Amino acid sequence: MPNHTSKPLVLVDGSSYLFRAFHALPPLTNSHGEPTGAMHGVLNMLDKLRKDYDPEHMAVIFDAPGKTFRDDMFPDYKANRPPMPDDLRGQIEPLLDIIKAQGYPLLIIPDVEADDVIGTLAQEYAGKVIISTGDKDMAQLVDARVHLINTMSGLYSDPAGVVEKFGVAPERIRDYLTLIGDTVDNVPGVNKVGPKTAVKWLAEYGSLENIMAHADEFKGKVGEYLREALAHLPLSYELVTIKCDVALDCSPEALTFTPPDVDKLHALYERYEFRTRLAGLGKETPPNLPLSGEEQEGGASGSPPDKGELEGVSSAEGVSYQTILTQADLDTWLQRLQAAAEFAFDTETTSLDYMEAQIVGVSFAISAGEAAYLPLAHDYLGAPPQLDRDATLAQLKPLLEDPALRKIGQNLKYDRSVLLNHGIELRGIAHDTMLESYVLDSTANRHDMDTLCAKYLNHTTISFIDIAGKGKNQLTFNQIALEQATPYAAEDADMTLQLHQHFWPQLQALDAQCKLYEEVEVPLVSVLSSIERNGVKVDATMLAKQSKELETRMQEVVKQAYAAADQEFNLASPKQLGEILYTKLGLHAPRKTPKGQPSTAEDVLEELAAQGHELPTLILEHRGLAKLKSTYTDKLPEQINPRTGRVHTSYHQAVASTGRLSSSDPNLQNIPIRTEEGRRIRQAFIADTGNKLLAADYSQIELRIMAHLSGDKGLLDAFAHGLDVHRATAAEVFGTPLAEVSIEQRRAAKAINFGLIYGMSAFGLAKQLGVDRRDAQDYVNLYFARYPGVKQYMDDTREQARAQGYVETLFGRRLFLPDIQSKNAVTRQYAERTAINAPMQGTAADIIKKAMIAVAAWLRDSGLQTRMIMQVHDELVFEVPEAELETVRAQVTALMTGAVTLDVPLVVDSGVGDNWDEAH
DNA sequence: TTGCTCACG
DNA sequence: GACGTACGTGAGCAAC
Repeated sequence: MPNHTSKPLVLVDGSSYLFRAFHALPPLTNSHGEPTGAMHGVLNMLDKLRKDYDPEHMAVIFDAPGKTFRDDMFPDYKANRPPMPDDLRGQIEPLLDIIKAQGYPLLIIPDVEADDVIGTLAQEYAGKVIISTGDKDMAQLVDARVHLINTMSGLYSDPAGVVEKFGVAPERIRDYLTLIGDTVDNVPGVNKVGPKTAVKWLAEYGSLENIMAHADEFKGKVGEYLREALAHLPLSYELVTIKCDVALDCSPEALTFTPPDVDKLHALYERYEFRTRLAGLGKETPPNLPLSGEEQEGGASGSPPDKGELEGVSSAEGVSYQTILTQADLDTWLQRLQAAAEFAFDTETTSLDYMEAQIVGVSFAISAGEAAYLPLAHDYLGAPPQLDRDATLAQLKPLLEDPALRKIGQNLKYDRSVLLNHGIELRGIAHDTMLESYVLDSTANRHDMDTLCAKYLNHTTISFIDIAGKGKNQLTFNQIALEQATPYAAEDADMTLQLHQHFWPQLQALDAQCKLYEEVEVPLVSVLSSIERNGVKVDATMLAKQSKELETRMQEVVKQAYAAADQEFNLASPKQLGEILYTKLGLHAPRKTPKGQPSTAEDVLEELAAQGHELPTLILEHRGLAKLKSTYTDKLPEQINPRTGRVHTSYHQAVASTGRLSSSDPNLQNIPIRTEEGRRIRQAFIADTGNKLLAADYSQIELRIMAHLSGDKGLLDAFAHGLDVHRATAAEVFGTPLAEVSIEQRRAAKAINFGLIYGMSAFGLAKQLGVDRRDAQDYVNLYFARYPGVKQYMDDTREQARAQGYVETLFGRRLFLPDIQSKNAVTRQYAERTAINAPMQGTAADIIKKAMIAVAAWLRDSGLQTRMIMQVHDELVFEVPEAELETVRAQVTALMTGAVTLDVPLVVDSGVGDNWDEAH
């Protein structure tokens, strides 16, 4: 029978939505604790479909319990499926009852999966069909007449949409699904073949059939896996094929709505406390129905929620966490915060990206165990009305900007940035628990709140994953139900306060560390935050051009390498390379990796290259090019913030055990400089119009610190006289007049100087210099004879580390070395080298941190437009308006050299240019 | 997720 | 006599 209306047939994959709604939505319950979240999800979705399409024919299809024909075909089918959670199982019956009572045609056909019922109905119907599903397998049903809508994501798929989403046409979806398999349903595909490979193969060979016919042409491991899979692929193909010819005793045209059973719906809605739906039935809402934190469809205005259910959420341990939903409650808290000597707070936001994050809520704590969460932008379906975000933040602004009101936080650098996104400049940063922990023990692996609570308060915090899930479906905080958000957020503020109460007395008992914390780490928070927000201008066009050039050169190298190896292989795989070099070509492996594989490390390949082998040379070139391309020229442009047009790194203040900063996303502390082609990347770091980049770096700072700490007369003299220290060292060690030091002697002396900073061995020096180990030992002995103070310092430091279990920087930053007592010689020696290196590396870090604070303060007070934009361990980079160049260059140099007074002069070199390369 | 490799100071 | 051997980071990739 031809379809005589223009309205489509709407088929709903109920089972697919049930699971997705269950996992995606917060676990809502009614007041009896019965879960209702999945029911809400499915019902809201049905409402939306009916509203969007106003169909005449519609059906909701669920899987029938029990086996289907697929289980007969393949006993392991869906064997990996976890059992249905009880919280979901309990929602099915009432959900089906409600759907039926609402008048939807409901189909549950035994022995057949919902997919097959939908496929058959779609096939039988003559007109347009809309299938509402979240299941990717359904894409195989799409054609000009049959389209998909994912009502949860809003994604609509016609044939072009399928191609866009999967990379293959609808008629190839079954081939595609067969190749990748389905771990959840336990349908075997081809090992190691995922969406990318499947699309690639299908593009190349056209069909699964053709791929199988040419299975012997596929190279490498995946080729083997393909051949292994040949036997089971036909079965997998059957399993992923949706049947479109199952016997049904109803025709699609018979699928029409029946009038709703109002009485039954009323009873069900009441039972599960669906308030808005009850209201929609036109009957009176019972007065005492508690709020279940659920539905509130757009437009349908519910009565304002009772706040009773949300407030004073408290547990048995005397913990009281309040949700602030009214102006009256907010006023009370504002007064308490204003009156408090200091308070802890934490922001909840939409994103981890500090440049883009928007505030969702703020939590406060004034005394241990008592905290409040102020939600401002939770916008999930059914979220209760909250105080207006902008108006409320305007009320908080005076408090947060008051330098006299002392704030305590965990990683306040982030909160400062988030507040700035709303025009609030956080002042009065008194304590940061992450930094307290770091200063007390920089060797702890992590200083995040969850770790600190477990370690010091013996308390397991609610993890974000527990309330938001993980992976690509992770919820953002605005989607979290207040019932869960309040305990989580309030706990953050509470725990921050309690951690501070734990750390602060310990810190106060340690004069040097306390000073370091208060005068360096805490003031640095705002400085780093400003640098991050300033960002760096990067020329994306220039990098894109470099990417292309690198690609071209890499392809040439790859071709030559295939020729040299007489076969094709993955140049980036150490394993394949090892096989070719050492097995196929029979080269002798100079050494092995710690795990016993023949090494393909750079120095090894260089050695082989030096022996005249072609392939290692090509590999080295390829590695260098690939690194530059993938890490820098390809990635950096992607990390430009579209709003600011600049890249904004993150500096981590509590990661490096020595006291250094680290940088990530992107890491701006490892931009190439050592090779010509690498330096071109620095040319893409540019100054804004009318500005120049100023780069100022400390010269030889770690060696100067070594001279200062050791007090060695000879070394101090060399620096005092402004000598080239490597040359001076060479003159001493080799007994040559300064003017006659050869290039080779200077190079050796430089290696010794660096080796000293790293706590070297004669072996390491020999390797570095490419000389005999005994010669290297002679150099070391000579050095120590000429610089006895250095020798003494090294011995004292090792001894001090053994006696105290830690070493210190000049400013008292401690680094613990428990391994210094180890019975294992390797472990112990490692700790000894760290003991030598950490005071020098750490003191240098302390010094540049002090300089950064001084420079930032000067820039702020001077009213200049210059911005500090990068720190690279011994270098600071500024973006300077041309008119300010002279002033800034002079003052930055003065502040950096004068950051501390040592027994040696500090020297700062600086350069200016249109880009970072030029500024060096 | 881990190990290797390689970019920086 | 053997062993492993220069400090500190972060990122991309292959392989599990």
